[in-house]
Amino acid sequence: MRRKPLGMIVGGMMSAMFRELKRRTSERTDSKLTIDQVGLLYAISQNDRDVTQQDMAELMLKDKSSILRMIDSLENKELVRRAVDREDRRKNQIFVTKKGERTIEQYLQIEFELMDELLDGLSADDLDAFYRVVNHIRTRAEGALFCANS
Amino acid sequence: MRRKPLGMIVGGMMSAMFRELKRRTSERTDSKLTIDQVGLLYAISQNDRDVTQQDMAELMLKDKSSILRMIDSLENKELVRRAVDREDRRKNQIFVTKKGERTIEQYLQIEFELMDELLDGLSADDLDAFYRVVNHIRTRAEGALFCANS
DNA sequence: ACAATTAGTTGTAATAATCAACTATTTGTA
DNA sequence: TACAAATAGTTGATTATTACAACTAATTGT
Repeated sequence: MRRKPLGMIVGGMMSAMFRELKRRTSERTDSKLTIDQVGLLYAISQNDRDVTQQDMAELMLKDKSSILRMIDSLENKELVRRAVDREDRRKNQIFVTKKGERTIEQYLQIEFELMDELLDGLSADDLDAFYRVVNHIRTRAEGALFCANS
Repeated sequence: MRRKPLGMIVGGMMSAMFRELKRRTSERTDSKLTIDQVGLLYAISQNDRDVTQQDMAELMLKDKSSILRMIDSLENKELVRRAVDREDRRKNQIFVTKKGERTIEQYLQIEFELMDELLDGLSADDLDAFYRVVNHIRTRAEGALFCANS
């Protein structure tokens, strides 16, 4: 009996999860954002310091032009604003607007609600182990990436 | 301190993992397949009975026309073949060719290798818990989906 | 002062996904 | 049996996402 590939096991879980999340958010919010757009918005708002597009490109593992267009889209929806960095005029600082913050809250509420349902019935020990493994895999995968690029 | 959304935690792990997987497969294989195409190929080969495009659409949570085009692509690369079902001529049965099987093996080898690296250092207990949680989440997410559609 | 680097922008092309409309076939039922 | 409904697959059109390359403007290093 051969073991199943990790990517497919976890991938299946993610598909099912994201599909349900997408269904709920499209039902219960007006602003139509993709999962990635919400992720970007959230990442901008959570960061300790003012972020640039380049920062976000590295964080989200995407090309800078992809991020640029995502931010175009978010700015059109008035969820973020760009402002030229005073100290380095090549850079744009990205700010989340009040409307953007409200939007994040709306999405987070839906996501936490779903999360509660999905995790219900699991022991605290299992959950701890789960997060440990997730972090371990992510760190290793990014480490492999780092080595490859350097 | 607010907890982080599950989708973003696991999503980050998946991005890092898939990015590294993509890098390795594009380096070490000639046939350029996406992760999803490999997943489809694998799903066809692993299924107990002969599968139809509709089956795969349900399994992969995609539109049937998406699957159709993925299979077009796989058939062009001579990795699968279609044949009309003798008992229900509306259906196509999808078969994996020998070349397709060799291709799956090639990808699986890369994936298992990466998997070993990523999971190295984790205890068996943590891994068991991890798989338990993954299955739990997937089952619940699909259940939510099922209820919503019925 | 000038080359190299960096951040952002734009154009373009490739890919992927979905929706709706359509054909062919099968199933259910009046 | 005949005909409506459902099913599987196909096609066309549209949309979104992504990446790559070429470009501008600003900054850094020598």
